[in-house]
Amino acid sequence: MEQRPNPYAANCPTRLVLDRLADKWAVLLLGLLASGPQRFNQLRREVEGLSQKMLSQTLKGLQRDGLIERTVFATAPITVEYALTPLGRTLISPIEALRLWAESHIGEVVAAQAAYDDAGPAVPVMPMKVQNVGAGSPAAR
Amino acid sequence: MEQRPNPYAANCPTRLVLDRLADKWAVLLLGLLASGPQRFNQLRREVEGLSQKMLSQTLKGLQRDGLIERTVFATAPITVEYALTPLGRTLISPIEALRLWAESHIGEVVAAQAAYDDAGPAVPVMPMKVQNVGAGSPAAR
DNA sequence: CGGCATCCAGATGGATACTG
DNA sequence: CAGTATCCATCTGGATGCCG
Repeated sequence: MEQRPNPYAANCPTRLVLDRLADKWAVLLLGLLASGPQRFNQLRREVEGLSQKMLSQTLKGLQRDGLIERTVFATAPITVEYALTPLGRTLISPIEALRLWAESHIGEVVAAQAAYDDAGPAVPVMPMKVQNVGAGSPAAR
Repeated sequence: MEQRPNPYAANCPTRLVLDRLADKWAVLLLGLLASGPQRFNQLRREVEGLSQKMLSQTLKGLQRDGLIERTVFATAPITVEYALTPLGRTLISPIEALRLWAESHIGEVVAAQAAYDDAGPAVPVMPMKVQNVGAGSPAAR
């Protein structure tokens, strides 16, 4: 069997967890819940661009992973609260680190993107007249 | 204008960076490059399940963000090396933190998933006979 | 070796409507 | 309020083939 000592194998547990965290909504929601329990539509309003479907789906996934907890209150119009579990709370530290990095380096990233996009479109050195020579497919189709 | 003080707005720069990091291949590649420069097909072989297309695409994205650097060597069969930039190197710390979390808590996550999947299918407390009562739409659709 | 272009199946996710 | 379900457009990403 191709047992490799490398942690980048598909079967590596780290990969599995990383895949889950590779979900922008999940990370954002965990960050929000770090400051206290929140209700469904409360979260929905807070995270701009998050559809009801994705919210529901993401919350279910996080709950399945044991990172958040769902509590139902039998109030008049039913109330549901989502909160971090003890396990989920251990994740806020790494996530905060990520957010801090993003906040302090966003400028450099944007600058790099601008430089890349500027040099990208045209040929870097010696443009030469690139007329529409080459694969001249007239009837573009 | 609906200017909100909340960092969860779509226009928030943090969101933009988080979105980029919300890419499992990107995180894995950064982790690999943390231990030194690597060549294209070398990375391809190391990350199981990563197709050529995604590798190329992800590397280009990381390069655009100024996190990695692409160097071409005019050797016989051309050689290309990818390495972290100084900016990229500042990211390995938060990423390592994430990986450490994953490695130390994977067990709890898997256990939570198993518990969830076990309790999910059936009704948790007091199953009661849930015959096919309810919205009985005979001619389904 | 290190890519890019094309094709296309399947996953993603928004909009909408309806339930408890 | 807190969802679930369906429809459907779009995007993702793998497979393949070709080029420098």
